Amino acid sequence: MPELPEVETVRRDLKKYLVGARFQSIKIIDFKNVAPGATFLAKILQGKEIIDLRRRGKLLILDLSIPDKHLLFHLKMTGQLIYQQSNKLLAGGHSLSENSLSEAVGGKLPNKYTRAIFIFDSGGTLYFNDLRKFAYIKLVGSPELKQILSNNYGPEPMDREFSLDYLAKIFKTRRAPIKAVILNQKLIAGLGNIYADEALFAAKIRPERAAESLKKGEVLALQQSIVSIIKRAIKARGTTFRNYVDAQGKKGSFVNYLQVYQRQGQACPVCSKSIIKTKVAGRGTHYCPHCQK
DNA sequence: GTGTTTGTTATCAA
DNA sequence: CTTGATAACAAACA
Repeated sequence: MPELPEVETVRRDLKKYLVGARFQSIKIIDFKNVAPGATFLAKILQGKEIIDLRRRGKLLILDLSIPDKHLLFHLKMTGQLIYQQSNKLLAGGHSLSENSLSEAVGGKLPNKYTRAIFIFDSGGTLYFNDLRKFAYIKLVGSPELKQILSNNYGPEPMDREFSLDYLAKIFKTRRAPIKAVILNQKLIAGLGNIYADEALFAAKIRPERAAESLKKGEVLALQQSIVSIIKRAIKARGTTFRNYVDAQGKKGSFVNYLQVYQRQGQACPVCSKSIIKTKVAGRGTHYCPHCQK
């Protein structure tokens, strides 16, 4: 599941290949979540240049050489953005073998889940794959982008704003489970199910606890846990549990560091008691009943 | 056929 | 207005 660390990994990868690239042709295949429509989008992008790639929460933002226009990509649950040079050589001079790509994405590109293909004047190709068809592509103007960002996204875990005081403030008045609160993108941008469970484990807090019930020390522990887990996950290039791959079609390695997510029935890495799985905020939720209070 | 997977939004209730 | 709970969406898999 692409959460903040996964989208950030893809952004950093694509930035190396796509800044300065010019759209040559765009093919939209079996993809309904395209605004303002496949034909119009293809027409408007042709010949335009990518100026920069940004990220907000789990949203990837491409700034274009069209004044005040931006192309948004949301991967939702199973979206992948995979870039290939035509000569199969990556920027660093390392070749991406057919084997490593096959292993990561289950075959050559495009595949049956390829929903859109962007071909650049450099000869590079960007494949947008999405098994579940939840992902979207949206072309927006600057005012609309500004509104989307301010209405739907709270502080990023790496922001100065993401402080003990801020968390204490948003937790104090909320009776919802702490897990639901930290998953709310309007309050904290970028956490999803995996990192929410991992952060609560690191902070020794049970996911179903009412947010308002957290003590000051627990709020601090959670703030620090979120920041450190997000940083470590970015270093590991994200978590590939099922579907996620980076822009080279390769897996992220943070799956090796997961302490509780999808480890129900296994021993807690701290106390060796069994990890349990429940449902909180409508989501599969994993925790150690001994370590987390 | 059933339940499960999750990011986001719609809908409804309070 | 806010908050919170729940379903819905999509496709695949065990």
